[in-house]
Amino acid sequence: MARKSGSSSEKTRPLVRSAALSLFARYGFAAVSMRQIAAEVGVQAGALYRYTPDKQSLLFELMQVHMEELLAAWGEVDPKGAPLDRLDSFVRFHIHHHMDRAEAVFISYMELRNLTPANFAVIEGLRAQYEQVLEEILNACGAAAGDRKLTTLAVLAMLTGVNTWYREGGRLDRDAIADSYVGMVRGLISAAA
Amino acid sequence: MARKSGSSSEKTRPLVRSAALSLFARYGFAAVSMRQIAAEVGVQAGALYRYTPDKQSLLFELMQVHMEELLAAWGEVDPKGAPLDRLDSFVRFHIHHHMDRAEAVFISYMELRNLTPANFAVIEGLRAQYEQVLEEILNACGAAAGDRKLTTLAVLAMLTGVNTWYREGGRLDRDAIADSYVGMVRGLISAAA
DNA sequence: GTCTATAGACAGATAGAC
DNA sequence: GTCTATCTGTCTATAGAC
Repeated sequence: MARKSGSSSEKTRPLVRSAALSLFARYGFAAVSMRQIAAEVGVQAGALYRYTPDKQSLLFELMQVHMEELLAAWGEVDPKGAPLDRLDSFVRFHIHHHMDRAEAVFISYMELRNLTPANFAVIEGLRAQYEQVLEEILNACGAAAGDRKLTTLAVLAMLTGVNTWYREGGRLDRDAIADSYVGMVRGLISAAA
Repeated sequence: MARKSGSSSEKTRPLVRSAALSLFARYGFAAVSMRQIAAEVGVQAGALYRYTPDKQSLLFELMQVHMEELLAAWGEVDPKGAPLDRLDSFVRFHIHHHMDRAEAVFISYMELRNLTPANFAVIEGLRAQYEQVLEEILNACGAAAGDRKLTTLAVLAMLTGVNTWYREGGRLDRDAIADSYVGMVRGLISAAA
């Protein structure tokens, strides 16, 4: 069963994925052509169809892998202890994980409308699962008598918003940013109306 | 100076703007063709060029008008009183104003990368002005000894995030949502680290 | 597995008739 | 002010050589 280890296929496939990732993030799915992706990989456009049935599948797989990795990564980090500790851990996890995957995060928020309805439903389901993770933590925290769903969405928007301005080497380092957000989230949930 | 009041130009121009607004919001700038816009307006594609020099200008003007209206609208609503009252007013203003202009808000966040560099600079300047409005309010509030810029961005991301899920006729009405956010923002800034 | 070549559709923008 | 017609270029995806 040994596969030929030097086979070009195993080298090209990840190049296609990463070229699509960075080009879609920079210019948008609709504005990027298969020829641009091919040029970034270093092949001709026709060769891409060895690795994806079409452009849509390329987008969908990037988003699906991103969302599944996100859920799996939290599963490994979740301290499963006291609710307020879990909340702090979630905030730090979300910020660091998203900082490390800026392109995939950007695509997953910006390109939802370019998914076919069937593909959209899959991604939306994964997104709902992730929201559910935070909602359950907030329930366990017994946050003030506010609307839990609203609080969940407010916190997630606030945390994900970091990606719109964070750049490596900026004024604040990653840990200092995460610390600040831990504090803000604590204040927010203690007042959630 | 009387202009011919029934002139078709004065009817078509706003139709072009609103057709572009809703189509760009739904499918994205790059995915919408001039022919689609023309069909929505009820003219042929060539006629659009009476109202815009090109597709790029159509996008830019929508975003520019949106940002200038946003700044002007706050200028009219700003109570200019006690800092904490101004903060509450800002939160309510932002949420209601954004709820009423979902398409323009969506475009202004999603299509930044489709602006030419010169146009992008203009929109970014307007956006920075709006951030400055909130930052000054937070300074006046003397929010806890945290990083003010960080707090500003966190609050804005949280407030604008409402647009990703709010739909008219949903479970919570507009005022109830705004009330909740006023409470969450108050908690957040009292803890901002 | 990658190439060249191409099909068939559609893009933005312009010219000139009415 | 809108039309029809068209220029010129691009797109996704496929076929078949190597």
